[in-house]
Amino acid sequence: MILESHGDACRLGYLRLIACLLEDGSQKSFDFLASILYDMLRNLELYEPLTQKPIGLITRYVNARNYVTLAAEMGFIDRASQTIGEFGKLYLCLDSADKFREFVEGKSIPSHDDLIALNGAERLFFLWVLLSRDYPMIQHVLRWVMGRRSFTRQEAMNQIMEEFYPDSLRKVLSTLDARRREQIMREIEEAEGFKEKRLQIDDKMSWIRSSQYAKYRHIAPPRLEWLVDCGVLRRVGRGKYEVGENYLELGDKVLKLASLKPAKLDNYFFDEFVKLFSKDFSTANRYEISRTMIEVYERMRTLFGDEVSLSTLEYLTIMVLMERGRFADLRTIHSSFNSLALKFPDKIYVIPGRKRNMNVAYISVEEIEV
DNA sequence: AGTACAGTGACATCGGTTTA
DNA sequence: TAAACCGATGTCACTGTACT
Repeated sequence: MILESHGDACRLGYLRLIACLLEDGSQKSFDFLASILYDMLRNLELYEPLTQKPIGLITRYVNARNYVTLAAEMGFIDRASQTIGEFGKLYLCLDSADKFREFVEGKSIPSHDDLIALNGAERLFFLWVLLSRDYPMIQHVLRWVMGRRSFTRQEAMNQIMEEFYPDSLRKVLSTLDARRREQIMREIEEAEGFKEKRLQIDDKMSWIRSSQYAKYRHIAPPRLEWLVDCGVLRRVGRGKYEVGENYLELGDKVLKLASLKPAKLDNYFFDEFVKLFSKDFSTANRYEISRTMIEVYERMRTLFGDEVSLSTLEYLTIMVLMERGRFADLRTIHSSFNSLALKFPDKIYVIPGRKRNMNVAYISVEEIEV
């Protein structure tokens, strides 16, 4: 679960830049990263003044820093080594990363819209990241918004902070180290009294000024905005949200998605859930699948070294095909890999990985002619 | 069709903790 | 043990909305 969030850090798109900034494998302190990020963005206004500003833009060094923290929480940065994190690497395997890579290398300047908006594949990618990294908070939120369909920010804040927050904290307690656990236990105790405390304050103004409300604002609203970026929610006027039409249609499937434990998530997401979006794409043929898979493998190999997980390779292949307007389901992709492996048994194969249930794919890219 | 004000978004700071 | 860092709130000006 994402324990550290900030009211400012609600545009997921910026994380893409952070991934690109760390692509060379360098180690960068959070402050240093924030400075680079801020410097890159501060001059953009000169090229393209914005008329309508979305919330959460980086305008100061301090909120650039808040985004770096978010990147760490989202697995785009590995805290311990201060280098690129797992999800950052995964993002860099997508075609969509090119635009931001070029920006980082000084070869092009993106528009503000490019920096903020996510394309179709990225929306799914980030939804997956969210579900993986923010369990079980975002699952709670997702189920609730699907049930409500339309709601105000206030309702959501109270619901999230007074029901989901303490419950989620309790669920993640066992995954924390001793020091952190102590801290969170106190937090749970406090959170259980949130509702009562809020109701005790009858004057609205002093509620808004209370430190409890300050806390609400840093924890709940960003999650709603993340869902806006992923296309699940839409903002309708000040402080109001609605579930987007296509997510309304998906109803039960979204509820199912939001009910899964992390261990079950990946398979359902890529096997069943992404399929629901396939109608916007043309079907990929075998050749396209194989070419794409090998291409993705090469990218992964650069970032992950020898340990290229087969299932991750397959997931990313789906994503990259989608970026190219094509679709293939997990089963088809898996069988494509298998038939390649049969055709080139000494150049493509699978070995057991170090982690349990992980298979490592090996493809001798130079020698393969598909 | 004003107007008050709750609610919002941008922006800032503080106090504890780690590091050199 | 001072500096750097970092996480956790704190705060203030404005503005959309719900009232007259």
